[in-house]
Amino acid sequence: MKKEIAPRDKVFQTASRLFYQNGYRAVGVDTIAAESGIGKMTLYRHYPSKDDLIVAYLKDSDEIFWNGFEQITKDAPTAREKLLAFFESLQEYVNTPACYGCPFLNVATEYPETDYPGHQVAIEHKQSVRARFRHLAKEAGAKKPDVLADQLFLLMDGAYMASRMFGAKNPAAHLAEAAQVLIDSALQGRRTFR
Amino acid sequence: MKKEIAPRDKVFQTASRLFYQNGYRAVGVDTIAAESGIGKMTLYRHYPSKDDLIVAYLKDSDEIFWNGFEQITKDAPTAREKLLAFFESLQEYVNTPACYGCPFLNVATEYPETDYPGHQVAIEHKQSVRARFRHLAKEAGAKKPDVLADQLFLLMDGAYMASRMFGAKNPAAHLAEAAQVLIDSALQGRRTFR
DNA sequence: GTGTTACGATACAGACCTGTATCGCTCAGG
DNA sequence: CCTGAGCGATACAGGTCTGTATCGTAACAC
Repeated sequence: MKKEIAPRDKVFQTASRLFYQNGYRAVGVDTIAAESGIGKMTLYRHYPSKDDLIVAYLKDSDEIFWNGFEQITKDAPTAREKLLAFFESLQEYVNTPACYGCPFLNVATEYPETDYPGHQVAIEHKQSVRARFRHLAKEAGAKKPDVLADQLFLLMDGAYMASRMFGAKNPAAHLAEAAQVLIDSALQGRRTFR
Repeated sequence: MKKEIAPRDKVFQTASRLFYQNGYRAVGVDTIAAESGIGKMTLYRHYPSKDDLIVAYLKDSDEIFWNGFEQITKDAPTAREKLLAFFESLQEYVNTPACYGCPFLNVATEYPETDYPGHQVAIEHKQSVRARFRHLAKEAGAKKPDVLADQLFLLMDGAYMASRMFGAKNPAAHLAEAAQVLIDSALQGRRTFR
């Protein structure tokens, strides 16, 4: 049983935590190396630049997001209930001390230029989420699935930002209820059979 | 007729623009001085530190926000219509190239420590908006005004972030419609007489 | 005229940033 | 045993950051 973590992974884990909690620009490479107990040159051997490390973190966050999404929605029988399950889970998460907002919103705020590599990854991620919402909205039988998807999208990002602004006790306590209102309003009179 | 702008104001205007567009950490004091055509020492005479300049910008943004809010809502006869008018106006704004998100969300993202002066101002501003929403929700006759206010609050911040993430063409195109659904759902069966 | 004040320009101090170069150690494979 | 790769530690280069110090000048009060 191997208890020890490879230097590359240690660097990555430390960088992920620091980026998420303190921000991308605020965290320096020296801090990451020192905090992870790894030499600076070892860090640069695995990640040729800080931007590479940021992009790696974002791609990992994307994967974690979708794994979580699948896990949370897989037992819901209908598209409507999948969406509800996601927003219930998100509400729970953003009211947790472990939440520091959304890595993708954070990177887009700190690096506003849309051609910055990290911002690119963020846009792709958010577009995927939007597309998934659209798909589920359509499957649920929404009258205007694109509209519903975008409305839910705004709600989601608003909840993430409430967490970063206020911490664990934030206005996102009624997120799921809001999502339900929007969903059921968009489904009015044409909820699918199952 | 005095056409020339005082150095203090020139610095402030330049700093405001750069902070809003490029972010707080990304913009240096030297850049502000150079871009405004003002000497660095003149800048530091009026604003003893960069943080003071940031706080000044945020307080000004707060004032501008509330002036706009008053202007936009003053002709609406009912609380419900005041809220709708605000979200219609916000939707219009966030789909404009002049929008770079929300100065308060941006500062809270870049400086996550809640005791940072700029973050403090941001929290106060957002709490005021929340309180205003609550007041209007109550006046409109919402069953649970606190819940409605927070739901609208999430929608608002989601729209701001959509703008910063995607630029002028963003998912906030249906913001006002979402607000209306939430409002009318919360008012169901008990809309006030006027 | 004379002193004072605000200003622009520039140089500077000290800290921090990203990224590189160097040295010495450890440990695995042959 | 020996060699070489991976690693930690450290020093360094070159740039940028905030904030200060200095100097010359232009406008203005008296």
